[in-house]
Amino acid sequence: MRVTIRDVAKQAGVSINTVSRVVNNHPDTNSFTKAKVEQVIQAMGYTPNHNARSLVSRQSRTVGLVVTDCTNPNTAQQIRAMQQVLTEAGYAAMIFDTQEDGKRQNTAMRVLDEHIVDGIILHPAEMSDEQVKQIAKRVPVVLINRTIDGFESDTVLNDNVDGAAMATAHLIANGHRRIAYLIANRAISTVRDRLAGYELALKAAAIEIDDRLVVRTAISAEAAMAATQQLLAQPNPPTAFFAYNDLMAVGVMAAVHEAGLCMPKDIALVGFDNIVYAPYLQVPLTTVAQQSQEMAKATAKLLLQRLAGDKAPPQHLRFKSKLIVRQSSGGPQ
Amino acid sequence: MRVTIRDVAKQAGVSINTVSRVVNNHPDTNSFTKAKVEQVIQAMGYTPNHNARSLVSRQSRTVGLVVTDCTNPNTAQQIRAMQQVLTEAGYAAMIFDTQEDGKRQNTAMRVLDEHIVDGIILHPAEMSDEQVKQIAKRVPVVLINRTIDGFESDTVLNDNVDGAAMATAHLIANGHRRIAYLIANRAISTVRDRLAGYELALKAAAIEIDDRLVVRTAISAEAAMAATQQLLAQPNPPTAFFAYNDLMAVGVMAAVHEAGLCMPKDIALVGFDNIVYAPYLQVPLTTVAQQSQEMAKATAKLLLQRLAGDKAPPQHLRFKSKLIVRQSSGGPQ
DNA sequence: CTGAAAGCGCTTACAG
DNA sequence: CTGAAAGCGCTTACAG
Repeated sequence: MRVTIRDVAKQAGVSINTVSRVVNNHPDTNSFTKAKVEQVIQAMGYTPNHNARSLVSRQSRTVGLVVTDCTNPNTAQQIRAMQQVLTEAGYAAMIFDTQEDGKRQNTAMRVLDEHIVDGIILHPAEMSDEQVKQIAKRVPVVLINRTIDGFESDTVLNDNVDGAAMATAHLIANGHRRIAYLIANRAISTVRDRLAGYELALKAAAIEIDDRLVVRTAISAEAAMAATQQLLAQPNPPTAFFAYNDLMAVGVMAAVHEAGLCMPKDIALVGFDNIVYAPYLQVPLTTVAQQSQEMAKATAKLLLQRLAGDKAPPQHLRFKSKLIVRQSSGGPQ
Repeated sequence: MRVTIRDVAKQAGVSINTVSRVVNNHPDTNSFTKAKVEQVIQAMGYTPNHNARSLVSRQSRTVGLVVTDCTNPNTAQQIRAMQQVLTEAGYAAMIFDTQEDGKRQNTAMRVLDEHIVDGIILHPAEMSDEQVKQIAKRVPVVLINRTIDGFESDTVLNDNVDGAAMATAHLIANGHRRIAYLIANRAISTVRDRLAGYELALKAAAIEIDDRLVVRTAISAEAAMAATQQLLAQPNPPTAFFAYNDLMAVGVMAAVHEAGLCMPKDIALVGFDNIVYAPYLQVPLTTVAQQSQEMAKATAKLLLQRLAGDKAPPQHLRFKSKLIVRQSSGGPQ
């Protein structure tokens, strides 16, 4: 059996109230009593039962972390950063990986609600439904990386429009006019934002947008590879590729190589994310870096602020993208 | 305010006992009563308070996941797999990333203990101390990927000795006799096991072990790169490198390239992990694959077995490694 | 500065 | 098949 507050109280010859006060560092406690109680706690190896605590204090000191894909290097970094900030503030993190599946996300949200978490950080799945909004009525939800249509809440985002525009403008500056864009599901706000940036840059250069160059694939190297092969087989193939993220860029690179083409001479490429492996790929990858860790820390802090009672209107934090030029795009001009 | 079991009982005109029975699917409930209660639960949006439940049932239905580095692709995959198995069984997962830091691990274990988790899956940090053993007395702990000296518990491991021996033997078969091994801290059981495999293969080929070729570095591409540069600058440099993991192999590859040497012609290389980027690196990487996901699933299932009351002696599951030959090692012979 | 009492929202025997 | 009562381990007013 676990040692309870009652056991400690009996052993120390005080009431459970006093033990509770010592454990919770209440100011009004006789220092002698306090020392005695602390010594007994040590000796008996007492640790407070969090469930009992939560039940009465109505604070679980637990936060939900719901992400679409923890195997994405950026997401993994964010998980680490968020967990660290939360732990330092005395909160534990419950993790759910939805794999972009709305049903899994619903399960995650329901379980978190049942566990009476104090708040939720959500990296929303492709298809997020009403359920998120329902739960957000009871518990603070901060969105990271993506927004959800028709759901007004705190958000922490990368400036995807700007990032994609920079990448596209860079390819244009390097002489490209037929720039393919490999994207994911448009239901994802990030996809729409980056697409907007891509189109913005093309328009600014007076290049007509060719819808056949914008191809949706799954978020994997294999899918991007297949899509690239199809695009290269066209009569008037693109001379440059922009990939929704670095994982997909890797697939483009493989397809270009397999087609016997040279990168960046024949085909240029820009990715998005700046994963740790980007400089070490077959051709060092030009890509758009996000301030993933800073975003994650800001997200955790924003949630903590809400948990501390901040009732201000929803905040929308936005972090700058940065173009990292390497070989795959043909370098700087 | 949240809807409580009392609210539902009042609304449905039954006692809270009956509501509890319906929620928990007790067999002895009148089907008419059950339907009525279920309808009220639906209408009021009632979800049971997990903390209250845990307090009396003495089961939190929560499990701790403590890992050293969630940004490692293999670990990320394992987290996903474990979370999925646990969620399907009705358990939530609390995550902690220790960054190889024993202090962070202690914090994690303490917090998990306070949260009265039902069990813990631990990927132990370099330096694990007594605290783990203390907590393991109260709650089932399953170790994944590594063991802890002097701590007898359930373990799920890759066959690292065999994997490292295969990799080394492969390099020997390709004609190499001076094979450098870049390792991490020997306090990690995995490091010791792989080192044993490396030495085993050398002995089997009657190659004398040269301690100067075994170099410890941090687990990062940069550190491995620096170590490689030093080794290559020696009078009688190695002709092949074996890296503790793929991230470090990436650093070796970069150093070899920067030195103006050709891989695999001048220098051969084998990594460990088979990360998703391995085939797409500058030189497609020969590496040792672990059955990471299968290990993760087995770990979660083993813990669930313990939570179901299995009191059998500690189990030790071991999964086979597999050598994946690509270009960096010079291909198959 | 400290203790007795109530109660958080449930489940678990125990009656009936 | 259903309800009244006790109690899980705490914290929170309320006295003193």
